[in-house]
Amino acid sequence: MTLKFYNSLTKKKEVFAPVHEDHVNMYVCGPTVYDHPHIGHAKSYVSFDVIVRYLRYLGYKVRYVQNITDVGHLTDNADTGEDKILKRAQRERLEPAELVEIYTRSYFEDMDALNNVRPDISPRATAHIPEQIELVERLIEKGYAYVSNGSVYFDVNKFKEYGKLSGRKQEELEAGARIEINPEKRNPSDFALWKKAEPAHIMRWKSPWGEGFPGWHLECSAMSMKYLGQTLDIHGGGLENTFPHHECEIAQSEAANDLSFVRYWIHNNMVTVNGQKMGKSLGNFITLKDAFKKYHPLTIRFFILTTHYRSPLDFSDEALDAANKGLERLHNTIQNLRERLGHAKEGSSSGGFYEKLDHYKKTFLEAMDEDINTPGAIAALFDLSKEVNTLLNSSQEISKQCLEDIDNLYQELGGNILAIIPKTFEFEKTDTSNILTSVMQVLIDTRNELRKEKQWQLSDFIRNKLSEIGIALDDKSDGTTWKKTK
RNA sequence: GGCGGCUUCGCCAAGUGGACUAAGGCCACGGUUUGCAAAACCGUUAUCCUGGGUUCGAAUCCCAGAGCCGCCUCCA
Repeated sequence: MTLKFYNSLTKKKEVFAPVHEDHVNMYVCGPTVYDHPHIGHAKSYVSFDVIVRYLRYLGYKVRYVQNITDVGHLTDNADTGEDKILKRAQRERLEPAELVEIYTRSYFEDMDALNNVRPDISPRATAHIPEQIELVERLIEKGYAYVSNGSVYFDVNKFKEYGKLSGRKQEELEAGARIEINPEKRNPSDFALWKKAEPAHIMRWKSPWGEGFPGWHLECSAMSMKYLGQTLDIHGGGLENTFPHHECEIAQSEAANDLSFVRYWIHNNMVTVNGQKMGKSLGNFITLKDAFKKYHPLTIRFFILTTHYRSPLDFSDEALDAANKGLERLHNTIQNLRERLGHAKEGSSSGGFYEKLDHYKKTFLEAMDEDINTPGAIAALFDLSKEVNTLLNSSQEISKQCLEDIDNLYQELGGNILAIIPKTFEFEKTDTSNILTSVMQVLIDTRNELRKEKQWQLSDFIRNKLSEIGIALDDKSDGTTWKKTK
């Protein structure tokens, strides 16, 4: 089995082979923390989370770096806009650093809820100003950048391969004519490495070219170099950042190091809302905090993973409801499995089932190997569940060992890799000494007495009332169980 | 205007030359199970936007057309 990734640079699926055999250096563009994260962030970071998890599952030692942009990201790409952080801070009457803190925490809070593993390093741009200045100096020395009126620009004409990622040609960019003419630049598509700070601009640092602040593209080059070296195994990010952001990163990094910057470029696709593009200007942004009020974070995670990371994802209530039911189906099987495990007997295991486990595991891993085909992997889990349900419903005796092995497989695939199966469900957390548990037992016993006497009206009344407060009863041949549904 | 992508069952979504008589989920219908439910199981539902072409063989490759979308402003 071989892991393959679609590489946006070569536009081909390629066998994955990192620079160092067992290690993977991975960089993913992080958020600009000027607002709460939205469902677009969720798709992006869940996708990369699964990639990290899968690489680790395969035995790679992954160093996962994801920056926090807290300076330099302007409101437009013509190097003439306002700094997003600064603009928002002024609006909210906060120190920029205060604003950054609020939204950085908000970001991690939501990512944690989605079950994303934290990056190993979350470097902030403002904490790496010296590294960025140093990189700019190197680019000037090597003739790739020039100083102009206190700002420094990258000279795109000097870097022959500019455009190799996005497929854009220099001349075409100029023909586009959407770039404002900036007299400081030699060429309209030159981009800012360092910007001179106007007097009112309070986010400013001393530099050899006067007081200013770094350009947005620069931080990723400087910080990835510092923590991951000059050639990264994987660089991830949103499709919309291919140009200009990633293109500029390549130019800066390769010009500075004379080395290939990234082996595998991985871009994830975007989220639409009810078929329409989600955009600040369209006012249809859905923050994760709002989405979580309606849907469990795991439902959103599962929903994201039912579509391939390179495909667009349309967010709608109908789609989320469908995903919710699908995930519930998967969870039901595992809940039943664990319940059974609670009172299973030791004994010789049902050997025949192991072949099936192997089969679905293989199918799952093969799907993951093909450029992280999570929909295919999930399909394998559903197929497995069908078999497990059949086994559980059969009158066949199942050994404790066998049940444990099935549970372990779910944990391995659905838990560790996809992270859509919780380690413990609500019902498992219920303390048996808990008063609720005792009361429930009384209710269940009473109801079963009524059922024996065929007092259906009363026993249904109990079941309906419990259902209303979020407790579901389940009458099985060997007794009645209950679980919370809310 | 430049660059790129998409069009597969009612809906969502895998599959990118031969095991496809097209995975999986949701919905619907029929059945099994159940006191009735719930859960679960079984079954039913597509020839892959249109038209050409390449090939022994195409959803998968090529050409033309139709429709939709993204990036080049904001935005992961």
